[in-house]
Amino acid sequence: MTTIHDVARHAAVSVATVSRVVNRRDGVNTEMAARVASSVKELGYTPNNVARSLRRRTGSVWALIVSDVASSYFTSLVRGVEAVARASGFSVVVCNSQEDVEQEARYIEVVLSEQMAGVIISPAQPSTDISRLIGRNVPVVTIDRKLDETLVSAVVIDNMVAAANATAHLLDGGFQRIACITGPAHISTAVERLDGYRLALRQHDIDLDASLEKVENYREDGGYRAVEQLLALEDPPDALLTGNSLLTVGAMRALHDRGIAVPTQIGIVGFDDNPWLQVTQPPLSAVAQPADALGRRAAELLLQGSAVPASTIVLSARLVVRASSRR
Amino acid sequence: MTTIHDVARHAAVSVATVSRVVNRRDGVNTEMAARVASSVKELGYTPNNVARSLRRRTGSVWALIVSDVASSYFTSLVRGVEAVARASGFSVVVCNSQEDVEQEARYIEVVLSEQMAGVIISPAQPSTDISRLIGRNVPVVTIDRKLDETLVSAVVIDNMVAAANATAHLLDGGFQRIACITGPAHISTAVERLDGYRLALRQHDIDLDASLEKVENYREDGGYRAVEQLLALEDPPDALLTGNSLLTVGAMRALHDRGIAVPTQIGIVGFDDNPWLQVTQPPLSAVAQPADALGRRAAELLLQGSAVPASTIVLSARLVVRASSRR
DNA sequence: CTGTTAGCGCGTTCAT
DNA sequence: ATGAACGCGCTAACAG
Repeated sequence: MTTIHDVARHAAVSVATVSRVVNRRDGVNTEMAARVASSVKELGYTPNNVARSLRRRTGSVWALIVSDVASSYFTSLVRGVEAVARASGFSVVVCNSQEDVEQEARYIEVVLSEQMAGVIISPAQPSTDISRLIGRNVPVVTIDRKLDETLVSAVVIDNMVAAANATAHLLDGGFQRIACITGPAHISTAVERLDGYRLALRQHDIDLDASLEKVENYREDGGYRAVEQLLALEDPPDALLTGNSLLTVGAMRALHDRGIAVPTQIGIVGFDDNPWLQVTQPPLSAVAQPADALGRRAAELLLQGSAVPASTIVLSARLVVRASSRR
Repeated sequence: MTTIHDVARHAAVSVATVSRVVNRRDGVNTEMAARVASSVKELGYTPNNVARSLRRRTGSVWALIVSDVASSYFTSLVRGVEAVARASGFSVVVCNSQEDVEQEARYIEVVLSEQMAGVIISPAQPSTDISRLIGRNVPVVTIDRKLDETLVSAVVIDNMVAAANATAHLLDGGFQRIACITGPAHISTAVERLDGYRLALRQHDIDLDASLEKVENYREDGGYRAVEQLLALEDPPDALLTGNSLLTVGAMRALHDRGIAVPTQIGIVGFDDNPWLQVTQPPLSAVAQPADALGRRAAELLLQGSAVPASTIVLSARLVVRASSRR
């Protein structure tokens, strides 16, 4: 491994000068800089980021800690973060918490002990403890889900409006009795989507019916179970709003298993757009989140760091109407 | 940040002793060790991994560099890798190359300059250059796709057998004219799957027909385009074998757009199982890869490092039969 | 404008 | 069994 000393010797200058050139600090004689640059190239020198991080007391990689990685939403998100990270000289690594707070806590420790330069996190729980990051002045931005908004910046979508729009769309299309299947009450997206659903019903002068509100986990089995229960109701729903794509899969499976036709017997709109929604029968309507933009904005907030007070950016989602919600 | 010096002072010992205790080296007086341990706990000391990496010349995090993150296959893969990593004191971070060699190369540089302890990589191309990793003695294992097998260990599935089985299954079910849509010729999985397809045809005494073999990119548009062309054939196929799930989505879209019924007019089996395959109409048959096991085995190989010569582990996949391939 | 030098926090000789 | 001291590769403060 070639070090800064090798370069200094080769170019017959001091290590300080090499450091200045490598870090593009001005105040270095032009021809000397050129000499150093050519030595760097000739020896194939790359700064050792570990030594650099130790000295600077902060590194150049960002952690993107997310709870679920298996959706096209996530791919775009990473892309967005990476674009602005790279433009500012940072690298991005992804940490998969799998909705598990302990796993998440372990990654936060890794961030700390590896002296990473920043964290974009989609918190698994409201109990997610980022105080150690804050305490060590590691910039943090939450994405998709909020934490304490006075403490940490966030980039989210307007879940309430999105859910209300989706619900209104179903009502306008002639569906009358709409159920909402959403995630656990401790996840902000889940409660906001439920709130949006309720709002739309009220605006249409429809009484709320608690039996149509299903709070489940954000997984496939939750969607399946919810539909089982909804169909067993005396007065079952004629449309469904599902809170994420795994819930949608579960719900659809339950409908198929019972031979219920979509959208004739029951309409459906889900959260999260995915390519495969187009190849179900019928194609499924969905709330599409601007994942790339979410990633970009989060990265931009991260760059600002503590230079600016914590702020929350709200983006809006787009309803993609397909056959599943049209009678 | 509390350092090893703080602990040493607090426990009234030297930093060397603290280091020994923290790293569980024997030869330390029992009561002294206890004193150090309690100081560590009381001060909440965590070793600074950056300083440690600098000194040891190698770190404790593994990079998992993958080309496509948006499938349930990938989630299980990470889980498998993480399980064995954690048991051995390593952390895992994911780097998304998005099938782009340049992005991949950048991440390899990050691995180097961050002195990461190992790399599990699904190479974007055969041209992927891991020589710098090898040269610096960073353990590498490829996963899903092979590189030079004499140089680097690999964990793959038996793509040829899997494709042959899937093809045979279609033939046994009464389909006669089967097309194969697969990925670019430079990706090992793509050619092996094509080979398996050919093998099965030969074993059934069916002549190969080049017009039924579609080499596309591994994306949705590739699948769509391939089906367009296949259907325009004078003698179109009555079944499809698709090389990954994005190709499957594209193919299904093209079939829907033309109103072709599955499986009555055309049968289909794809690679990569996903939850949503159950909610298409009809549910789609697929080759399910043992992703968790792949991850585990790769991690185990990584642990062995250069202690053992490069070896290739081949796992077999399971065909999940659903309605799309049954007449 | 350039060079010398002191650490960043840790693991590891080498004495004791 | 324990501690003092050196250096991993780098940046930054200070001198010249």
